[in-house]
Amino acid sequence: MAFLNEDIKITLPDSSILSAQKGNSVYQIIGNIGKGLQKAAVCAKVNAGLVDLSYKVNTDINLSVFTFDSPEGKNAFWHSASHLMAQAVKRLFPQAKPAIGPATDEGFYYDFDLDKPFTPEDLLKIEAEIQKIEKEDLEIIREEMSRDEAIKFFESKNETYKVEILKELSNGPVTLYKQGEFVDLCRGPHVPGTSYLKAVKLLSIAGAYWRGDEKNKMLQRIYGIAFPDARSLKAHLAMLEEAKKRDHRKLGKELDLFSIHEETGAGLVLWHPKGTRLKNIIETFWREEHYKNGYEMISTPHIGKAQLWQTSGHLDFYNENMYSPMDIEGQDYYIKPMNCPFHLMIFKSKGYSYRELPLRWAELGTVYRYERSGVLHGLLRVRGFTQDDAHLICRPDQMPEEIDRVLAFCLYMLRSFGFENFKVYLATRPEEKSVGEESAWKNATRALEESVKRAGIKYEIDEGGGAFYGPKIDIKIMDALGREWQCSTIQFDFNLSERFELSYIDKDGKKHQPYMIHRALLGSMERFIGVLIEHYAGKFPVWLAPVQIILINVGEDVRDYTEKLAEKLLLEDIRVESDLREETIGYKIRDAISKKVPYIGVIGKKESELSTISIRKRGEKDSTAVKTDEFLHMIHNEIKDRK
RNA sequence: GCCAACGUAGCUCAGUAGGUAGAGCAGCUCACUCGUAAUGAGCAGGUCAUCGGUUCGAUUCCGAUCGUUGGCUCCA
Repeated sequence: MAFLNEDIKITLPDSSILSAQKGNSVYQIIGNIGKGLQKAAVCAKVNAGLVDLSYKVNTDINLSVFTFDSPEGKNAFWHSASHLMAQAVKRLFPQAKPAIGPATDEGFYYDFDLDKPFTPEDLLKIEAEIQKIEKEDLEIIREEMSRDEAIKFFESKNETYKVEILKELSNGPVTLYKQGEFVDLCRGPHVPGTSYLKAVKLLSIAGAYWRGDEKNKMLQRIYGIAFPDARSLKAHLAMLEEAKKRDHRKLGKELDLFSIHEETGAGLVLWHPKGTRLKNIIETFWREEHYKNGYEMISTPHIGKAQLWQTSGHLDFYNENMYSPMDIEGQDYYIKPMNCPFHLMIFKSKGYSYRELPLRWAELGTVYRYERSGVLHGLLRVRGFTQDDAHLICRPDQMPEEIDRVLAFCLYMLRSFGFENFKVYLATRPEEKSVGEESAWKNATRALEESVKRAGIKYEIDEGGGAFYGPKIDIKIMDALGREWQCSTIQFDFNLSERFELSYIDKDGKKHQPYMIHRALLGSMERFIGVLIEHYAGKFPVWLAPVQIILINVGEDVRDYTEKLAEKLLLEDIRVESDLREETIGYKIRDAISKKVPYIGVIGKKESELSTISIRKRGEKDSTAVKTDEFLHMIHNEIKDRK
């Protein structure tokens, strides 16, 4: 087709080309692609920039359209929902000063400065007002003005937070978005009108410091979620309800794994027999794998003299996380927040040749750290925890290989426990409180980054997120609600080696300083098990299940036989329990199902005569009779394959 | 630590406009002896988180403390 003079070329993502009239809006152009897409479109990308659907096109462009189903679409949609909520809040609480209100990965929030706190009832009122504004079908209009004009505008409305943000921008044009009487400073893009936001739900109220700094005023934040239709919202809320059922705190109680008591202390975990089983299984696996990977185990005390922590720098740099010292015969001792100083003392207890490096020393070391009361969270954030710690001490030339090895080992461990989705971060030098030469930080950070690249895994940079003693690679895994928890960490350290004056004798017969890496693969047993419970929703694979099979007898006749069978399985290293109570089969089955054991074995007359077990697999309704020896063979294989 | 909400039996939750509390499940006892998600009946269980204040009287109202939850800040 010949292009008219006034026509422009629109190139779509699949390289197909569409012609459009100069000055058409993106919305109009999408109409030529398809009416369905036009209806579903939320925002678009013109060349490299995100734009509103109202954007007028005057030259040839590349165009991508985003619906709610894309991350870009969700972002624009939720951001628009946050504006809508702010408008509703302003209508109901004119004295509320809006601060910021972005979209997040799972919804949106808006922060307000308001003297009187929002109540749950207020949320309902705000939701009602949101619905009203949605029905008003206000057009959302983008406007440009100079920064100074915008400052004047927001000053006139006494919106001081907006003014503060504007004053930090360089003096150029800024964009405002207007819907009815409500105007917000915003880069956009947004949906075309309030009627797009059909299903908005406000979820919670929380305090949040202005600009995330605890020195600033605490504002009131309202979290919400929004969808294009009520059905999706309903499905999302149902999903949140489901996620609650996986909560490790709930399952920990139900499965009798652990408890935390006000009387014993917040953030201090008591492991019950079944929880301890689980922990021991993990620890045994962990030890075996460490020996296979060239590690040695060491063991160190829970407390150490002040001098040690002075030398290590913890008293200077980590003090706020350490508990007060205890006096022992006039000397201060501290309970350990980390294991490293002890490990280094073992290194220092004799001389090492370059031939003996690298050293890989591991310890399941229990540490205690002061965590502020507000941050404690079940097993995921506690005050006393056992790290699966290790320190690698090596020659500089061995460092790249050591990082590669430990990274591969780490991924192997996580995958062994069924984790495939994790996020990898490269954390760089913190702005405040850190030690070491800038060049050393640079080199170490590069070494870590290169290793991650060699491993071919995706990662993000966590700017300033490093430890005070060096940069690190952090691997985070998700809980049931999608919150990320840091488990694995591989940390470079050029501080301790120097502070403890570590050395080895190199080929040249002279002393040299070794390099050192701290690493934890699972992170801590507490956090790891917490996430593991949520990951499996309490349905642990056979190799991890604290109880692998519950035997249920049918009637008194086979009681003794069932007991003997349980003994046999026990001697075959099967974690077996038998339920010999004088209850109905239905009752005992139901009870066993609620314990989420992988296998339920029913033993009646038939089974006792044929040496079989009627096996009911977790999640299945039917059972199959299996010869006892066959069952043993099968379950042993499953355990071996870590299924 | 900060903001908000909450704390009633082992668990899940009712309840009391201020007059010391109830249900289901779990537990115990008895009967039933049973084939794959709850057999029936009975009994027992609580200083209503703790400590103060107001009141003739507080589990209920107020305050403090401890703890929990959702966030913020901080972190394995």
